[in-house]
Amino acid sequence: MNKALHSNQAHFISLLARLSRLINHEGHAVGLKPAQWDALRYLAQANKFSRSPSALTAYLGATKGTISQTLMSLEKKGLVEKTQDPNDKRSVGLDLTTAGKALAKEDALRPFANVIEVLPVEDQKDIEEALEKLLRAKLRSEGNRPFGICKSCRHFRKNTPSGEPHYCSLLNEPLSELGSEKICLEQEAA
Amino acid sequence: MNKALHSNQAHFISLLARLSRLINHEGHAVGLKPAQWDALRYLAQANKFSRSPSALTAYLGATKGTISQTLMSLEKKGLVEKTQDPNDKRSVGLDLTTAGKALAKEDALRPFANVIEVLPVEDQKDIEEALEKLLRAKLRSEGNRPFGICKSCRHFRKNTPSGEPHYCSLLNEPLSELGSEKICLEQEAA
DNA sequence: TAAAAATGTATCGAGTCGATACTATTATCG
DNA sequence: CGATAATAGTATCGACTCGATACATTTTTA
Repeated sequence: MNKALHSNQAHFISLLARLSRLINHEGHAVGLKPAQWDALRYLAQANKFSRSPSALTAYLGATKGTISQTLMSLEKKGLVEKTQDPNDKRSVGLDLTTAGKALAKEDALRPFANVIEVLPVEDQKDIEEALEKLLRAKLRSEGNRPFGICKSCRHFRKNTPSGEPHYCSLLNEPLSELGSEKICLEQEAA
Repeated sequence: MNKALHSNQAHFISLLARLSRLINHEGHAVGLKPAQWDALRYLAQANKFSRSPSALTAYLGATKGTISQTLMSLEKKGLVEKTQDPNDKRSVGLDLTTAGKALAKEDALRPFANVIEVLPVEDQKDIEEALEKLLRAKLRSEGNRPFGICKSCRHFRKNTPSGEPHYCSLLNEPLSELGSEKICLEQEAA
């Protein structure tokens, strides 16, 4: 039943598709491709535990093979460095180089974000909340990890006497003030 | 000045990018690629004057070459038919075949749209309005045509005695009731 | 300890996409 | 009127995406 699109849905789909296209199009700037920007952006925001090919794969919802290729091209451009994990010889750690960090700051999507800033502040808030709601609803419907910020995780322990100010009770690792602001693969709402 | 991203902007960009990625990902369903779905969707909604490669090029913001290829593959799949314009031998008209129309009804983005429907009706409205605002702001900032619906155009003349119920004063063409609901390249707000 | 699971890489084929060059046809304007 | 410019499309190149499949190495688990 209800096989046909009712008109509200058609309009909504149009909006989604056009918006996505505009965003994607913007991502072709400055010598990188949209998927490469996605990876760069993630690596700039993710904490140490989450900077691996497999975490990136989960975050971007792609396949391992695709991510492997994207990372290879970023490495060839001198934006990303790989390091072997000494504990697990299968695993690879990812870090942005200085050039990579610099480029991440000049995000290709900034022109798009700038468009918002000329709108009334109230609209800005509305739009941001709406996007957030939509994103979370979709992630939830697919059973995906939210990839939230460390600080807001149920495994986050504040002000521990472990050398570093905070602590992760899942990975049993100390956390710096800065690290606790980053995106984590393991994040679960508190 | 303000070369660095302030944190609100970074969060906003993250949202945009992730959302776009999810939408794009959804578009890989059922044997078509996202760009092919974009073309199919447009052709299903555009009026006769706007079903040409060049109009599609403007709508999707791509280059002529890319669109030409996308259309070739849709033609090869039996979803689109081309017809020579008798008045202008350079121009090509595009029509969905029966199969094309059927496929357009099963839009790849429906699962995404369905996610909305479980949200409170109020949220649905908020999200739709927010998306619309964002889209229009971006189109405006790039000086793009809005590609709105015929009926809401300043060239739309209602209830004319021209055989068909309505009329376009720009193209000097009669319009059917159904045609006046479609997307038009030439649309300008009334 | 053998089988299963996890982490990555390699490769294929279809497609995207910007760029450039090219062919026809139609408009413009001197 | 006729040269030149603008329009509408196609053809081709190179880098990249992306799903799929196959494969090689480690861990894990049973």
